[in-house]
Amino acid sequence: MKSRVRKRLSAEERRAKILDAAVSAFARDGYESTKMDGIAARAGVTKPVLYDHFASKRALFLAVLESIRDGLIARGKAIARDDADPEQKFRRSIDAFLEFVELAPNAARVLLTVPAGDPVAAKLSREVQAGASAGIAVLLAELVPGGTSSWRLQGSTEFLKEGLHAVAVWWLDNPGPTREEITEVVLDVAWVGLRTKAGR
Amino acid sequence: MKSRVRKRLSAEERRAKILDAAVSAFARDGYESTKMDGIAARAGVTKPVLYDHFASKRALFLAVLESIRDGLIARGKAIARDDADPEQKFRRSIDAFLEFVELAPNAARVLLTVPAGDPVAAKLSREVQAGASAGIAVLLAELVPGGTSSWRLQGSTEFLKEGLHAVAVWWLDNPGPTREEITEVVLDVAWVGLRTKAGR
DNA sequence: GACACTACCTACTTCAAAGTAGGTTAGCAA
DNA sequence: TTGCTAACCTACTTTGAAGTAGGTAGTGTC
Repeated sequence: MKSRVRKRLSAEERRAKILDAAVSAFARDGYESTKMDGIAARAGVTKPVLYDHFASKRALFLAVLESIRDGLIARGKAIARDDADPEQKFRRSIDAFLEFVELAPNAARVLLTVPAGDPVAAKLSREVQAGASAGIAVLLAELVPGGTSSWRLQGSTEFLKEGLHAVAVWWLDNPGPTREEITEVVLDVAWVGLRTKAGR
Repeated sequence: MKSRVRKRLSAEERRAKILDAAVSAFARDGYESTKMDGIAARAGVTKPVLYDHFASKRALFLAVLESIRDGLIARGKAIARDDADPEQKFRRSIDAFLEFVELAPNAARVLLTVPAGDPVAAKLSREVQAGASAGIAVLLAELVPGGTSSWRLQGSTEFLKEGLHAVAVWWLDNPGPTREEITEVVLDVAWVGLRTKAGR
C-alpha cells in the first residue's frame, strides 16, 4: 500500500490550496455543515495539516472571508469614480456586484450566506458584508432625505441590500439570464418602481 | 430538598407551553444554537418531557413552523379580498405582513431566519416562507410581463420578498418607527422607485 | 551523504448536545 | 384505600465533529 506518491508542497502553496478548498466547501454546504475533514479531503491532505495552517475552523473561515473581501476591495475601486448621472451610478454599482457574483460564484455564496450557528463567525460575515455594501448606503444617502443615520435611510438600505443579495443567490441557482438582464430586473423594481407598470 | 412543588399539567397544556418556549428560544438563538435543554428549562420541565411530546428537535421545529403558518393563513384571508387599485393592494399586503411582525415578533423571527445547518429544517422553513409570500408573487404577476414562470417574475419576487424580510428584521432590531412609516419606506423604494428621488 | 527542517500522517482525546432507559409520583376513578 | 395511567424525573448512552499528540519521511543545505 505504499503506491501513493506523496506530493509535498511549500507552505504557501498548501495554504492556498486549503483556502481554495475551503471556499468551495463553505459555498456548497454553509459554515455549520462544512466539516474540517471534508475541507482536508478536498485539499488533498488530512485534518492536522489544516491546523498547521489555521488555528481553528473559525480562523479558517475568517481567512476565507478576508480573501473575499480583498478581492472585493480591488474590484470596488473601479466603481468609485464619480458619475454625474445617479442612474448610471446606480446601474454600475449593481452591475459591478453582479459581475463579482458571476466571476467568483463560490466566493459570492460564502459572502452572502451568514452562518447561523456560530455567533462569532456570523459577526465576521456581517462585517465583510457591511463593507461590501457600504457603497449602496452612500449612493442612497444622496437620494433619501433625513441624514445619514435616519431610519429611512437604514431601512431603504437594508431593503436594497438584501433584495440584491437574494436576486444574486437566485441567479446562482438559476443561471439562465445574463448579467445585463438581472441588472435590468433590479433596476426595474428599485429604480423605476413598480408603480409605472400598473396602468397608472 | 423536597420543597419544590411539582405542577402537573395536562398533555395539551404542557405541549402548548413547550411550543411557546420553543418559539422564544428559536427566535432568540436560531435553530442551530438552541439547545433542547434550554427549551425544556424555559418550559419548566426536563428534556425527556420534550421527547414525550415531540419525536426530535426537528419535529419540534416543524410543529413551531406549523403553528406560525396557521396563524399566517388566518391573517392572510383578510388580505385576499380583491381591490381594484393595485397600489392599495400592494400597500395592504405589505402592511398586513408588518402587522404580523409587530404582533408576533418571535414568530416572525423564526419564520424569517432559515436554519443554515440542518438541510431538512431549512427546507421546511423555506416551504412555510414560500406559502407566506405566495401573495407577493400573485401580486407581481399582474405587473411583470412574461408569464408566471418567467425569470423576470421570479427575480423580482425574490428581490421584493427578501427585501421586505430584511426590513422586517431590521425593524425588529430597531423598533423606533411605526408600522405605517416602515410601510412607507418599502413603498417608496419598490413602488414609487428611487428614480423619482433623483432630480429627474 | 548526512543533517535539519517541516510538511504530512495515523490514531487518539475531548466535548457538547441529541436522544433514551427505566424508575417515581401526581391525580383520577372505583 | 387501592390501583392504574401517564406526566415527570435522574442518570445514562450515543454520536459526530473539533482539535491534538507524537511520529514519519520528503527536500533543500552543507
